Amino acid sequence: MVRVRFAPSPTGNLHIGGGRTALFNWLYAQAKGGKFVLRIEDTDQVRSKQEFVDEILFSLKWLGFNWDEVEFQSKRFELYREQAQKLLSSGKAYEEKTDKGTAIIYKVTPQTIKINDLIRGEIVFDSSTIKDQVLIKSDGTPTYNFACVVDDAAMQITHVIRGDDHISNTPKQIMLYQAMGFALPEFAHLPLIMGTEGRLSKRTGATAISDYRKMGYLAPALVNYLLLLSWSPGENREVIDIQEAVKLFDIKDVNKTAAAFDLKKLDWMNNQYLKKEDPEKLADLLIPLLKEKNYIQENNIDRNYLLSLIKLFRERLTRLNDFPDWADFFFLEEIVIDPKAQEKFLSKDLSKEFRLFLQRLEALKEFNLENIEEAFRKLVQELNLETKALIHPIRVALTGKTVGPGLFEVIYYLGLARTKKRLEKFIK
RNA sequence: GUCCCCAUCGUCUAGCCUGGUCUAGGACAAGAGCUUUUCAAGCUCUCGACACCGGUUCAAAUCCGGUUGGGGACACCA
Repeated sequence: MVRVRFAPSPTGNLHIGGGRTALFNWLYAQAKGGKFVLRIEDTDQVRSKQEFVDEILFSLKWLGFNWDEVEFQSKRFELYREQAQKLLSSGKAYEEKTDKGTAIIYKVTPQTIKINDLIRGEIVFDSSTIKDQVLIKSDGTPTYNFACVVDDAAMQITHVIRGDDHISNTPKQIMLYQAMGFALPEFAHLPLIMGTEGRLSKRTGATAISDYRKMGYLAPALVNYLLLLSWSPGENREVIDIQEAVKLFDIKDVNKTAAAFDLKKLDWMNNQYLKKEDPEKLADLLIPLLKEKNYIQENNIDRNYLLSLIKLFRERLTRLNDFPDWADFFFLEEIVIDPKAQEKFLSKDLSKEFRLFLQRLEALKEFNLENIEEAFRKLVQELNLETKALIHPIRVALTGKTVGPGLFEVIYYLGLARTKKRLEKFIK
């Protein structure tokens, strides 16, 4: 039975790198029909915070990585001390007294340590480059490398899948497995994620997973993007359902090269998911955002109307949060008109044209898309105008913007009353 | 400084293991155009890479060595 673990430390939020590590562990467990175990590494009592635990768990759930078991290292101190005592009794470790207390330290013996990495193949280390390792600090708490080994063994972890930055920890841990007589798990070191300009920075992706949620990215889109960073389903496929990926995934196919996090491509990916996502689901996600802006109120949500608007904008949205910004004129009584747009399209007096257009709209037997368009086209022809000479000013008058959905859809969903009110503002 | 990892378009990658089908394929970005109802959508096209040197071989992006470059680790942090 395959058992993998994701072992975050609650000294900060779950960020992109952690999310990606969680993804590959989860994916491997799914692909092998194994268990995905969560271990909260909260041995640092000072820096570990409950709010970070909550945030990490929330983000993992949001990404869709449900765990089968969860353990907290802070509840296992007894186990670490026992194991350290054993190493002490067998002479493999020694004590060192400082003014703060007594530490237990593992004595490194001369040897060659080989890692058989599932992704990179064999990596060889000489123990002479490794210092004696502190197991239990003088304050009585375990060090990372020690607690990690004791737990991975106790929790019967079969595959340790983690970031590249742990490669140099692995020989230290292997020595400890051997010293305690534990069976070695398999190791796989994932390449690191870099920023576009070198290191992964706040700007380029070190931000918390929850920030991406707040920015309006869809979880499946983010997961899909992360998946593509160092793995490919082949056949030039990029947009891939996670369940499909589970079927195709093989840890051996993971790249060895560090990948740069590219927000532009994430944006593109998000749009791919946005446009195929069920409008009902988008409505559920959008309603809180619209409430926040006071665009809609709890008691009078016209869901069907909202659904129509979502369909109107869905194709061109990059992030969910674009919707409240781009569609604001459907919710605001008093729209905000972009000064530049007004200057460009409404500085000329179009009273006559607007008045005539309104008359035609009011005379319509039925206020529907087809009739609106027909009325408009006829009028333009009669006035001997270019379509765009009238369409752009009307769009700006109705929406305040130069870009947006097709004008006839805008008029139709705005309704005659609001269309009239907004056009009349520009009739002298 | 020491140890370790990595190396295909600006970016993510396919190809590499099992050399020839690769004058290296796709995607994002960028640029040009079309769509004359805008673009933030769609379509078309263009630009653009095997880091370098040497070796093996009839043949190297692919195998080997070195150089250079990038990254990571060297805590009583995790």
